[in-house]
Amino acid sequence: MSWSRQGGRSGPRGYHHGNLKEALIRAALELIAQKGPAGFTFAEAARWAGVSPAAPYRHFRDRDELLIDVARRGFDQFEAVLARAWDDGRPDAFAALDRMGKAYLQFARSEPAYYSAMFEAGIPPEASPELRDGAERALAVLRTAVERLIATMPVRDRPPVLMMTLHIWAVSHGIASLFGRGDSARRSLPMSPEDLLEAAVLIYLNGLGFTVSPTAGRPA
Amino acid sequence: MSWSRQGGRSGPRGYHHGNLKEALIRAALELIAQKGPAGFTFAEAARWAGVSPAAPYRHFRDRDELLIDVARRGFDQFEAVLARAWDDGRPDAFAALDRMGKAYLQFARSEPAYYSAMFEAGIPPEASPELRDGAERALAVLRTAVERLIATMPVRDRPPVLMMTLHIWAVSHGIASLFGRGDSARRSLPMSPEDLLEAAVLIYLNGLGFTVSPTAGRPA
DNA sequence: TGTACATCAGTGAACGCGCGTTCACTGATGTAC
DNA sequence: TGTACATCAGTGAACGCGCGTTCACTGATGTAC
Repeated sequence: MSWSRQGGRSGPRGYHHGNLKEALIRAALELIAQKGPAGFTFAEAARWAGVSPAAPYRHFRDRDELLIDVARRGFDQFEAVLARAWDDGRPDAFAALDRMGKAYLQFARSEPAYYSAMFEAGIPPEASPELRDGAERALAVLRTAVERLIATMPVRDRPPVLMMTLHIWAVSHGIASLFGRGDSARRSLPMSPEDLLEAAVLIYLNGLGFTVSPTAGRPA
Repeated sequence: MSWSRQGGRSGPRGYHHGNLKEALIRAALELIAQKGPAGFTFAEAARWAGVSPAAPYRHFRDRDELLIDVARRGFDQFEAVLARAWDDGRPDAFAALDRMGKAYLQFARSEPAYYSAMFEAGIPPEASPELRDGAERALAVLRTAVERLIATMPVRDRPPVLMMTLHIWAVSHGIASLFGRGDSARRSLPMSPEDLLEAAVLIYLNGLGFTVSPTAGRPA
């Protein structure tokens, strides 16, 4: 299938595409998913969108600018997905954090192209302010959750928020990268990535002195 | 600088390179370190080695075969580095595991090209039996360490070896990927990747019920 | 020790290909009056 | 409501480039006798 001339219902069909910018983004996502962030070219994205190779230059300065835009959109969606899973900590912070972990892995699996662009394409966060902001906002969702968890502890036992945030992020990213997607998922594991992450976080929280309520799920 | 015709002391200098295979590997490492696994081409590796573009075909069927060989060598070195850090668990398993964590991060940092080829180039482990074996052997070093740690626990409290191995691997890889190298290391962190990893592992071990001896270092 | 010869590891020219990028252009759209 | 015109968003042809790969070749090396 091709995304050409699909600028919404009854979009214009003639000389003008009508929604080329979006179509190029979609093409890039498809190509990145197939061949990785490096295996996508401006020319091929144009072909996918059913447009001449010069057309993309009306919307992006170059290939990099398109990639950065993909990564930025990825962080936006990532933030939304995490925030939805967190659901303001309902019914309790432990259950909500657990849900967020699953959402993290699910995002990496179902949106490999976004995930690649965000974390594996080698785009520095300084590439654009919007990109940096997007990444910050996504991380902030996790940090908020961690703050809420920490708030349940006696003051003198509380770990540093940022350290704990980075720990949870790192183990989530590690599991997603190593076991969560495509080929790597083929590794024979004793448990699903979701269970692996859940167990890791429970053990980690236990190690910090949290008493995890039973609604947070059971470690495998 | 160029690696051409450096086949050891007083290598042959004329028509034959003498050590082209090694020179191509070195060129690939240099190029991968500079531009990522995708930004390395057969032709450029040949140029680096001071040789015609057709020459590499005497040693590798194609670009992929070279990349796979780089990844395989990477796992071999990785195994050696981890095993050396582990040092058969001396003076005790906790201190040795801690050392291994630092060695893990150090490897990712000092050998970014190997690390990329091993984990980020998208080479499936089935690409070659040697590659698969190399990866297995590297992981086995970590598993052995974990087994030794677990053996210090009362039988009824012991966690599954493989689960614990994968947890430690995942958090190490997560920290290395997100914070350990090049650009990503620029993120402003409250602590070094080494300290971050050490703290994570200590908290995790604590969560499993380990009583960590003071020689294993202090969490930050 | 010398010679003939097989094998090995390179050369260098050539090819087709797809990419990135530019250019003058043109069809479509929207707006002022 | 109609018309003139500016602007926008495409076209398509062209370019130079580097890559991957093949090919007949040749210089260097090693070995049998």
